Amino acid sequence: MSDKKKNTSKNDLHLENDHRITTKRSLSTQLSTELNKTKSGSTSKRQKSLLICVVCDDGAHGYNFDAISCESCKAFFRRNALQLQKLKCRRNDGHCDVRFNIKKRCKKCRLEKCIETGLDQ
Amino acid sequence: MSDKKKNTSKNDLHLENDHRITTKRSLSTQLSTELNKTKSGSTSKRQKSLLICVVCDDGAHGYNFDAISCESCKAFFRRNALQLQKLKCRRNDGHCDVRFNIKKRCKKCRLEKCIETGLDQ
DNA sequence: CAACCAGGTCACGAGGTCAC
DNA sequence: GTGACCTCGTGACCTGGTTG
Repeated sequence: MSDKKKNTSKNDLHLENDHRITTKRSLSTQLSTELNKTKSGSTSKRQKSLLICVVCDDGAHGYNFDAISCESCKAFFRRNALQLQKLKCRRNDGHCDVRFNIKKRCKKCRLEKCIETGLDQ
Repeated sequence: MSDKKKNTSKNDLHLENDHRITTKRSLSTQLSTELNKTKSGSTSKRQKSLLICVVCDDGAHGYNFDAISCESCKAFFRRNALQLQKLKCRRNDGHCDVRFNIKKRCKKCRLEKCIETGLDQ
């Protein structure tokens, strides 16, 4: 079977080793979990941006393309996933900073970071 | 239902190394699985997934629409059973792989497989 | 009354849209 | 081109009727 399903347990989740949770309902679980710890469990509605985008460190609210990523990296990856060959890094020879607070992010380096960090179409 | 479901586990999440759970609710599942192993080894409640879905080879827990099928194929068939005419296979001319571990399953081919394997509304 | 299954529910995430 | 927002299909879980 897949790995899917099942579940049913209400126990801990320790994802160690690179576990990835790619699942639907599990996320909230995760989040709520954390919320519960700190707050008292309110888990508002949307705003569960307690997650950090693996690509740019911005806030994320779940998985996109199999990795915890923000809306902008999701959209970026969606548009550019197949363009790697066509892109060129014109500044730092492939070592540009692509974090969210950087003004003009190098497309080539951003895409490479996406791929490295596991985004997968 | 708010967040429906459950899972609810309120415990930690440690995402470290590379595990990947590629599923939806899998998280907890996985965990539980492991828990069960170590703990009492039982398959808790549902978990009678010793059966294999005739459509996608995923774990199944019984008959749905007259065939042994998983939750997802059951839901898929429920929604699409009458849509065969409207669907088109855009990739492999009607020969797409529709097993559970395939990322984007072709609806047309999945529905045809459902019908071929005997799902019947 | 326990097990089974059809159908309902709804969080999640992929893709679309559009103001900028 | 970018990124915030929206829409909708998917699938895990729930509910309720039926059957033994």
